[in-house]
Amino acid sequence: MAMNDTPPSVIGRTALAVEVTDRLRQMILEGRLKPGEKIREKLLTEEFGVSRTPLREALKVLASEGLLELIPNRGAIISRQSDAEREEIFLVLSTLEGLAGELACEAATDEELQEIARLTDALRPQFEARDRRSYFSLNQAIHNAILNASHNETLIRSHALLAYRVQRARYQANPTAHLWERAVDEHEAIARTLLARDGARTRLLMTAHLRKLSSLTAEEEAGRGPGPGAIAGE
Amino acid sequence: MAMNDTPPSVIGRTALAVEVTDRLRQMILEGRLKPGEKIREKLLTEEFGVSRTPLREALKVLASEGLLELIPNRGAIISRQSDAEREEIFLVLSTLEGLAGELACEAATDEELQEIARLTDALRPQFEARDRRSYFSLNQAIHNAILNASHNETLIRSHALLAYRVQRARYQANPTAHLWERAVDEHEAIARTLLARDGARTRLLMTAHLRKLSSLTAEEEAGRGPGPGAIAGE
DNA sequence: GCATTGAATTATGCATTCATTATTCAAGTC
DNA sequence: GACTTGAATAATGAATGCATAATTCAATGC
Repeated sequence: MAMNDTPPSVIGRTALAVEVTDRLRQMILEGRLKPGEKIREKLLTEEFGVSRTPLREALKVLASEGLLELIPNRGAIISRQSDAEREEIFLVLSTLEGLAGELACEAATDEELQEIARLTDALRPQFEARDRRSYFSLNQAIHNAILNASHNETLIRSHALLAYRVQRARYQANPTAHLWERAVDEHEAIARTLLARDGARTRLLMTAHLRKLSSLTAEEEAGRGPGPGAIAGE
Repeated sequence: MAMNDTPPSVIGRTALAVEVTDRLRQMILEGRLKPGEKIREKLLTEEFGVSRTPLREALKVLASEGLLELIPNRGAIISRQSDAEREEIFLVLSTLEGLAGELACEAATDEELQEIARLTDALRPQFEARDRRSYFSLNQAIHNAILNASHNETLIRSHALLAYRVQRARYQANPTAHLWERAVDEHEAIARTLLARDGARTRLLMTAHLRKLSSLTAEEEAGRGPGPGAIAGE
């Protein structure tokens, strides 16, 4: 009998289709492919140096993720999302993050909670320095850490799928200093309830924290790439 | 200039890859392809009468939905899910359905709420007749109606994606008569809070309603197809 | 007798080719 | 002059073919 069970990451080579999927997703998220833009398979195959087969497989996957739309016999266009759609997504995201907070209170290790607290402590200095780029990536790290601390893979994946689709909007949201600081306050409060393992309260705080962002994101379509734009203060 | 905007469902022919995706998904959900089973591309291409190209695109999509796993150079196997995974999924689903209930209280039309109430009224007779098949499909219709009444497409899609993965478990859950009746009670309570447009309470009831199911689903792996098995009383 | 090795077979990954549908653009008509 | 028609072009959809990796199974050695 063969010994089975996926060997622990022995495979060095990544499948070409997966590679293409990831690169394309990145291009969309970074705004190198703009919403509404039509995808020319030929151009991309040349840029990636692969044939149409893996590219088309990638397009199918990204379409099922909602990042682009496939129109029969007319190719793919990058999904352009309305304000209404963004609000929908934020509403679902806020609920999922609330659940993550609640679960983290039960499932997280002490070390994980400590790490979240540590990251949160670093947040206010970035706000005070008005360093949006650093703040944004630190903020994202905190949210991800809480998600991971839920120890619920399904939740983590569902969240990631939706988070993709509003990443640019989050990045470009432009809060006032006052709102930004309140976001920092909220993060500190969340860190405290997490440490206290107060699930119900953590859920409420996290849901509320994220729902506020929904009103901060503005229509930006047909934009000129990411640029040095504003950054969400969530 | 060409008049554009997708013509309202003029296209009669569905793309082959989409067709294959749907049929394969159905086969998995119905248990015709059992968890852990390896997929032979050749066999399926012969059964469907298509080439490997659209089939492989379908596999990529279903893998991204979590219905099967693609192992590089070793093909696809139907995802076998552990009790733990099922619990994860139910936890997320319960939260999403709770949100759907909450949103429905704000967004639903009176007609939609009436329809939900009407469906709910038909539930108890099915329980009393112990007609599991009818009960199950009616129950599913109610849940879908509430989801749709949320008028949040993102929520509806996210929910559907996860619901796929526990459909069989839901179908096969075998509640006691007592638990089954309590599920009916809960549904009636939910219908009432919906009609009253009491969002917060609807959310609580729906989340609780679904979380109970999590403990009802049992490991069944390597099963012998769907069979006339038990049906969830949610 | 059992494990190990390696050739033959089979399946998957990707590229290429063929068929079909959309798009473009020029010619003709009203 | 604007609209319609249709041929030429280009793009997408699907099938086939080729290269490579995995599996099988028999032969050999211990």
